[in-house]
Amino acid sequence: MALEHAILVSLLEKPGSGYELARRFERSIGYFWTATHQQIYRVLKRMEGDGWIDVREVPQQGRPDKKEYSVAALGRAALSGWLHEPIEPESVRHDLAVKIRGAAFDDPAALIREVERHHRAHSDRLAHYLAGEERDFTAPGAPGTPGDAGRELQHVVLRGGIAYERMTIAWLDDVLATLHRLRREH
Amino acid sequence: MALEHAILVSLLEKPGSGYELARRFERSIGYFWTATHQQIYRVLKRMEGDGWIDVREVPQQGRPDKKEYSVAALGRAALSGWLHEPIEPESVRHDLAVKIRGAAFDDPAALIREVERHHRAHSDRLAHYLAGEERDFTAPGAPGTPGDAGRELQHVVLRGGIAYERMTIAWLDDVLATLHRLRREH
DNA sequence: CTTGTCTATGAAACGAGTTGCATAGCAGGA
DNA sequence: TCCTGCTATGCAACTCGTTTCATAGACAAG
Repeated sequence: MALEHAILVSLLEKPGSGYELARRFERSIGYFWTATHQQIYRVLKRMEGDGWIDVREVPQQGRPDKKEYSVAALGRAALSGWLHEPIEPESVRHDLAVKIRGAAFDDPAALIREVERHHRAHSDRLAHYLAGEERDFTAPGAPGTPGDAGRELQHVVLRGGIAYERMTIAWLDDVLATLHRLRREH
Repeated sequence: MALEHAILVSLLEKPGSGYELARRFERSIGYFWTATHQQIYRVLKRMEGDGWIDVREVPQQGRPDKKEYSVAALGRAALSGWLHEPIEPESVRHDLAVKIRGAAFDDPAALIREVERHHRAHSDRLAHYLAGEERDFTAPGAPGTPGDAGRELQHVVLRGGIAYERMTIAWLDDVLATLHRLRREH
């Protein structure tokens, strides 16, 4: 399980409430890890019970109060321990690939619209990543300026997301060309 | 859930036992969908109960008997239905990306060995894919010869796997360069 | 004739993730 | 005033996936 570790990283980058974490998981952290608010609230409860994080009630105006979580010493230690453990290279899950192979037993041309939909979704995500890179990682100083480590590491992760989307879009072009070719050949 | 659909596709490509399916999920199907023999046996049971697949006891010599499954009409219909339903573009889960961002709060240089390990694993997988492509998709006839649709679709999925591994390896090179740079800057 | 390995199937328990539902404060507009 | 929508938190039920353990036939090596 890495959700608790993803939460620790996010809280170290900036303390926040369960609700705020859920929104981060729709954005930056969500580029490489997803979680619903249900999971997040449950795991926060457990982590609080284990002494990994501290809570602070924060009264707010114009909106309901919130509980702001921050990482405690035990949480930092847990994260450090996990960072030094080896993990297995991830196993992939591509519904779309299952569909493509399955299309051989149905109508391949019927998949074209679906693949185009995915193409648009990935193009949108790429545009979103590139906008984020432009916004957050266009150095105001000279090139080669040593920034802090966290910024560099966030950037290299974002570059991974960008590379992933570019690769996926190119592959979906390949898939579309293949489906069109198969349709021409009946 | 798409495990049942992945199994249907695999059984349509070639009928087989739970054990054989488990081995396929370590190879070709496993390139884009993973499953253990436990999951497979359980789902096969359910699919048999739902009338999606048929069983046939096959006595064997020199090894235990097996149950060979093949897709029934109901299963084919279920697959077809799923193929025509839209699916969401996959959400990603990259433990390694969590670790990289987490390394900002620990020792980034300690990650180098881990990243190198992943680099080797992905290089091995790429070599494996390329060998499979060479073996199965090097056309014995003239280039442009229209093969059957199933073969074409299997190939485009494999090309996706190859593109994914190449992209990942290039990104891990980027990550390693970043980690080394951070180490030089203390 | 015991031990190890490969084929082949399965039960049981647990942990992770999803879905649906519920509550509540506060704001703005019909 | 009521309805909608956003912030904010949570329970309960369920499904999916992982881990551990168990069984059993066949063969080969020692």
